[in-house]
Amino acid sequence: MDSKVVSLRSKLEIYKAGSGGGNIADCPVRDVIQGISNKWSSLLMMALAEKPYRFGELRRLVPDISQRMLTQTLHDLQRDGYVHRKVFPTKPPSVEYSLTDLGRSMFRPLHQLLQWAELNHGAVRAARTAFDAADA
Amino acid sequence: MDSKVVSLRSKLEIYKAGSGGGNIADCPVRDVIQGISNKWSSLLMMALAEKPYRFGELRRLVPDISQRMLTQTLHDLQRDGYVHRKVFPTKPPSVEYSLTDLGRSMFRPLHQLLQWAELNHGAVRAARTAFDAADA
DNA sequence: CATATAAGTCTCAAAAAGAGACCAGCACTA
DNA sequence: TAGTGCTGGTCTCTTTTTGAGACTTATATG
Repeated sequence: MDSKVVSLRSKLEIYKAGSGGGNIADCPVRDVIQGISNKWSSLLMMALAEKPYRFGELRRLVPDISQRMLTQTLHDLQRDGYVHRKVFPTKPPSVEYSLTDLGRSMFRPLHQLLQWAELNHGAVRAARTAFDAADA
Repeated sequence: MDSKVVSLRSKLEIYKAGSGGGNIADCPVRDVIQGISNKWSSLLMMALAEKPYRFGELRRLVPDISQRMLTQTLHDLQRDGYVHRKVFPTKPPSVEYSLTDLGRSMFRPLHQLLQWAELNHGAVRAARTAFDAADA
């Protein structure tokens, strides 16, 4: 029990700020987490964990993402090494997005969280309803 | 292998839209995930998983969060049932925030993801560097 | 020639986040 | 008794992020 607290504390220190200059970018956990805690990242990771998709397929799969946000989120996921972008020299050229090994590795814990969300959706909604009723 | 694909596909359908009207709020996973994929949520969950904290303590623990965002993130976490807010009638009154059972339950998978982030920070940074070098 | 499809980019409006002043109530101090 | 600091906030303003939707380039099809 105590060891757990200690381990969490040490992680918090790491999370809080870099050991040296206190620069935000130097904090490992925040640096990584902020890249995937966007509105669309986990959704696109989920889609690509199923199978590779083309740009237009993703757009149709997730109708309420704007094209701009789809482009940008895929770009960011690619930059962080989770997604591979492959261009097929067809006419017109098509682009296929797929998870990299790093992406699949990251998706494992992410998937746990998504499963938790699915299982506990009811509890969260109930908490919200209770909270909103309380301040009325 | 195949069964995994099928299970992911079904989850994606759930994630994508509610079964009925296609309303975003009806999608269980997105509804829950969006509540915790904010800039500060995972950081505050991490802090409170260690031990309960008072408002001012959290502010000092996370110096680069604005007071406004601290208030709002704690409020949202409380509304979703992850955090309990207890007011002590001291002078001046102090407020203690702690995780609820639901919050501790959610923190388990979240913690897995945070650990992944800590372990793989180097790989992500390397991917970013490589990506940025490629388009130069 | 008009239209469609691919994967985007560009512009502008709306929403969210951040900075920092301000607030009320009380204790301590000069 | 006025000043200062502590508590946990709110209010306003500015900057950043997100969203909606028109526009692009190149090719194929009717």
